[in-house]
Amino acid sequence: MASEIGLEAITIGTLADETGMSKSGLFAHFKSKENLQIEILAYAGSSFTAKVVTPALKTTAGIPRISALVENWTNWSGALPGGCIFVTASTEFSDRHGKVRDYLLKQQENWINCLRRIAESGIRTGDLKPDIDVDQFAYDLYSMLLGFYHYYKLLNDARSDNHQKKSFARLLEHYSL
Amino acid sequence: MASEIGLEAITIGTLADETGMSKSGLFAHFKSKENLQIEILAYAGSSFTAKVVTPALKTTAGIPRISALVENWTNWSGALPGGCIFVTASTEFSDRHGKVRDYLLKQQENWINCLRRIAESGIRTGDLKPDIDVDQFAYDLYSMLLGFYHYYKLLNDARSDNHQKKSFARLLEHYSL
DNA sequence: TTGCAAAATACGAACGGTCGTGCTAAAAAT
DNA sequence: ATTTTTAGCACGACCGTTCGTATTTTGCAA
Repeated sequence: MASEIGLEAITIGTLADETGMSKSGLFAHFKSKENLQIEILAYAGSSFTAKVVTPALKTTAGIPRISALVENWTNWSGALPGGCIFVTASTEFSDRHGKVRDYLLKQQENWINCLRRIAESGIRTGDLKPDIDVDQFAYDLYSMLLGFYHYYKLLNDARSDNHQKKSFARLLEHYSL
Repeated sequence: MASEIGLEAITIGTLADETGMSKSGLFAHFKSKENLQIEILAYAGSSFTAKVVTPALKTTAGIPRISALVENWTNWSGALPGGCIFVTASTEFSDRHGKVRDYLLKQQENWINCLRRIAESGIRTGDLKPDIDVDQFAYDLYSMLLGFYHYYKLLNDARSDNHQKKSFARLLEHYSL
């Protein structure tokens, strides 16, 4: 629900109906809507780690791992009915204040750190050039994913997959040895 | 307001207060909230054309025009208090149905068409390689902007500008002669 | 230029709903 | 027997929308 309509548009009433509980009964588990939103993000975060990050870390470091990460991410963003909840929440909370935004921001920083570390391991294996800027690599890789997501989700463009592959090839062409 | 909190989060009541009008008085101008949202998008669209597209088309075709478009876009996305309303609305309405989504989708297609035509004119001037895929170019350029926007808005990363410049250089390196 | 009907614009009040969030008590689990 | 979980009910606030009605502006005939 959160991925489809956003974290703010979720209401405790409809969520209670959906689960077959009473409004106050469900509400008792999360003392506030803010806590509910944070726990949704936390749940999505562990799911993201399990489906995207961990499997990638099990493949051999370097380009295979990077490719796995990209593929896992695109699969992840297509798995939830409403797409990637973190992209939705990011635009939704970029101009708000509070605990939800803080939590989301920490998750995003973790994700970018993950991208950076994978780039570093790629340098160590010799797949990537030794003098590249890993921050720039993370930036470019994430941009590529966000662009794909935009095309895929809103525009529903059938050529998104093809575009994404070419974009990824151009990225590797620049960063790999 | 729409760029900050989203098109759905806008309420006629607060909007009326903000303008000093009565709720029903303001409502009479837009027979429904849906119409209000569409007219907000239409207003933003003409502003976008005036500030981003038209000035770029006045510069010489080719790489100067592409650079101008990129710079205008980044300026545009930083001008509104809540950033680019089209990015916000895109994620907000990607999983909804109705007239607002349809209108937004048409605007996005216009924008991508604009990117494509600018690529084509770049080929004609000889700035870009003659055999490039203009759709791919539009995809890559838009991805770059979306990535920049994400870093800039949510993460508020001071290095966004620098990253963006390098990313743009890599793009031109690949597409230009 | 004036007079006047028609249209546009604005308002206050109210409608049925839904929102998040408290209470209290019953039911269930430990 | 005590803690946890759930339900019922109510609250004040706000939601989009409608209605009836003043006020202002406009278009046109005299």
